[in-house]
Formats: sequence, C-alpha cells, structure tokens
Amino acid sequence: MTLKLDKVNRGPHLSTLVASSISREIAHGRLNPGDQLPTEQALATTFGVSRNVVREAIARLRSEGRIWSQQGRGAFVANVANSPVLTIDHDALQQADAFKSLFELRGALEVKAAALAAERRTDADLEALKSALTAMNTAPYGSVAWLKADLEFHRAIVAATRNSYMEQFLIFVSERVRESILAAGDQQGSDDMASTTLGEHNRILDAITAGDANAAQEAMQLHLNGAARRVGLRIDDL
Amino acid sequence: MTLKLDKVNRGPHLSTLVASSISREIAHGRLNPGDQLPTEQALATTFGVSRNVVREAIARLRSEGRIWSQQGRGAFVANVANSPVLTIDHDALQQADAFKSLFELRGALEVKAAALAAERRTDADLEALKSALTAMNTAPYGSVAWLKADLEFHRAIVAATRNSYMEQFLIFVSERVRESILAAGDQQGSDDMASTTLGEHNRILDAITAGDANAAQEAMQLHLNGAARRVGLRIDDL
DNA sequence: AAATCACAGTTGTATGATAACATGGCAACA
DNA sequence: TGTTGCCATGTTATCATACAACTGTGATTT
Repeated sequence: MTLKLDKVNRGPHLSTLVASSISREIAHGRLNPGDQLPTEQALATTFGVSRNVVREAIARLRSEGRIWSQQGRGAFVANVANSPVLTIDHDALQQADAFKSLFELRGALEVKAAALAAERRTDADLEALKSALTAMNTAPYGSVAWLKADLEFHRAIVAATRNSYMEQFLIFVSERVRESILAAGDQQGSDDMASTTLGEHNRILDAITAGDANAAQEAMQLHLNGAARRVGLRIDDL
Repeated sequence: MTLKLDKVNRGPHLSTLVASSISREIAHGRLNPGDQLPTEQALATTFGVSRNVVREAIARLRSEGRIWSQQGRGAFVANVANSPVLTIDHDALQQADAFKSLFELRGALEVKAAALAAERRTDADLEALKSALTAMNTAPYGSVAWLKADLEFHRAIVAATRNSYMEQFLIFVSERVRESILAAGDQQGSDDMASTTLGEHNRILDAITAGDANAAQEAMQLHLNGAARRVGLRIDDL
C-alpha cells in the first residue's frame, strides 16, 4: 500500500485509480483472502484523497466481488473464485502472449459453437448466416461494413447454438479480441485475403447447413487458423 | 425511473439498490444507449437517498461499463457490448435449461483445456494431477475432501494449458456450475459412482501423461458426460 | 461467573461547500 | 455579418464534516 497519487493526474477518476491500486495489492498477493483492509480513513490519507473517493472505489470492488464489508467491522478481501463477475484487464492484453491466449480461448468457444450450430440451426439461422455472407461479399475488404458483416456472421453462428451463456461469453471474448486487434493498429488487407476469408466462411456455412457437426468444427478451426495468420500470430497447434 | 426505495430495507447497501434499479431501466429498454441519465441530484431525490449514495452506484455502473460520465456534462448509457465485465445472474441459473447451457459451456472449455494440457504439461503438472487423484482416492465419495481434490484435479489440468485466460474463464464457469449443483441440494453418491469417476479421471491423466491431445479430449468428454448423468442431466450430443 | 453497560472504533448515510468543466447567451469588436 | 471573449448557469468531481448504526472490548454490576 505504498502508491501515491498526484493531483496532476487528469484522466480516470480518482476512485478508479484507488480501486485498481487495491486490486493490484490483491492480485500481487500483498493482500490475501480474508485479510482486513485498512480503514476507509486510513486509505483516504495514504492515497491523499477524501474518504468519499475511497468509498466509491470500495463500492466498485465490492460489486466485482473482490471484497466484502460489514458495518462496524471493516472491509475484507473476498475469495476470488466467488466473484460473480469476470473482468479482463485491457492493459495486460497488450502483451503478445496474452493476446495469443485470449485468441486461443475464443477458438475453443467458437469451434464448439460451430458444432452445436450445425446440430441445432433452424432455417431462420441459415437465412441470417446467408445474408451476413452476401453483405460481406459486397463490402470492400476491411471496411466498416465488412467488419460488421463478419461480426454478424459469427454472432449468427453462436445464436444458432441456442445457448445464451455460450453466446454471452463468446461475444464478450470476441469483443476483447477485436479491441486488441484494432488497438494494435494497421491491418492492411489484400484482395487475396478477402477471397480466402470468404471461402472459409462459405465452407462453415455449408457444413452448418448440412448439419454436419464435425465438418463445421473443422471448417471453423481452419478459419480461425487463417485469421490468426492474417493477424500475425503463429499457430502451432491443431 | 419510477422506483422508490424504503429506508426499511436493511440488507444490501443503498448504492447497490440504486445501481440495480438503473441497471434494470437499461435492461428493460427504458434507458437506451446514448441516453443521458438524470442528474445526480435528481436521482438522489427521486430515490430518496443522498447524492453520495448515487455516486457510489454510478461508480459501480461505470466500472461495469454500463454507463460513462463526463465532468460538466452528465452521465450517459453506454454500449453494452463494450462492457469489459461479465456477470452471471444467479437467479436465472435456477432454471434447468440455463444450467444445461452453462454445463455445456464448461464442457467446451474443459475439453479444449484437456487437449492443450496434453500438449504442454510439464512434469510438475503431472505431479499435481497425480497427487490430486490420490487425494480423491483416499477421501470418501462426496466428502469435502473429495470435492476439494476433484476441483484441484480440474484446476491442475487448466493450469497446464499455460493459458491464464482459459484458466480464469474455466474456473469462473466451474464455480457457477458448482454453486448451482450445491444449491439444487441433495446429491447422494454410491461407491459405484466413486469408482467410475476415479476411472474417468485416471483415463484423462493417462492421456495427458502420454501427451495425446486427442485421447485427452475424448477422455474428458466422456468424464463430463458421466458427470452430467450423475447430476441428472440427459446428454444427447457427443 | 455471568450478564450488563459504557465506550471507542468502523462503516453507512446525509449535507453543504468548492473546484473543474461544458454550454449557451450576450456584448464588444472587426 | 460574423467572430471573439466573457459571464452565468448547470453538471460532475472532490472535499470536509457530522451523525446514525453497528461491532467488539473491557469494566462494572449483579
């Protein structure tokens, strides 16, 4: 609990800074589950902010399940596993292997989603997939319209799984992946990439239409491998 | 924005109630992305609390990515998809198909984790897996020690993937699954179940030891199917 | 010895004040 | 006309203080 804050800092709210400082203490093991936090007053003085700000930070951490507090006693570090909330630290994602890990996680979900979609898709699902594909066909590679159609295609697949949690998680992870790619900057695509991407999508659609779970799974895996290559990842595993 | 709060409510913090009230407004579409929230003062008077409490609620919603605020202008409803936080509603999980969906999601992650573990496991990982298995062997079926060892076995597998996001997600989902099973109440196990469970675990360990990703994947899938049956789920798919 | 009470410490909430920032109106000026 | 600069107003961000509710402890009383 050594960090000091400058008033100069004009960016995130002070409560955000305090919250992430405490979060870091927990993550780094300097505060362990069950430990009692310093009093709000003590935190306020050590961070050089008002008790009010500390309370906003604590409210945030409490909502994330990282700590719990009881009136008259104090605040305590909670058991992380019990947290009903999942967060991803955007800063940590800048590192290459973190990105690769997240990409891998998305792959696991997306491959399974493709298989489930092949088994459960309705005609309406197929229509949605087809329209997304034609939209991607007409839009120039890398354009906003293209990206939106691409997202829509993958969203339609996971929607066809009839599994809302799968949908929620996959969209969540995909968003984080997309953010990282955009943050990393310039993607320049050739027409070559466009046609191979479209081909991969077509193969996925065919498999899902045929109701062939295995084929859908493999087609999706191929597509993800291709996407990884296009983003600059080297893929060693299946 | 019509809800009123009683002072009588002695339970969660007022800020929690305010936050979930606003959340509900957003979820029900009475507040749409881009809309401006009432001022903090107005919220304070309509909810009958101090502005301080409103600010703690807003801090929470902001950390969840549901709203964003700018000094001098106001607070606005954010685009939900951009939220860097994932939550699971515990109440919704009580429904059977919701539980099945979550179980399915866990399966997707766990199967992939087993495959990756087979490829990347170190000797230390194998040691951890073995000790978890022996611990499960000595503990009576269904006892706390047994459950802890079971959790430890699965945790060791995902740790062997060297993918921290996979670990984070899988532990998160597994915890929610475990909570639901415990909440559903009485599980009574026979010695029969114990031995089959142990056998399934053994097969997984063998495959991971051999470094055979495919075998690990299949063994894990079998184990999950078995677990589903033991919990009372009917499994139709592979 | 056990129950009760007083008290200090802590969190929960309320209130008022000030600083920082955004916006629109208005006057002065070119 | 149109542009600039200033000012008033409204909002969030933060600070400071006070009080209520609750907890734990130790002294006091029974």
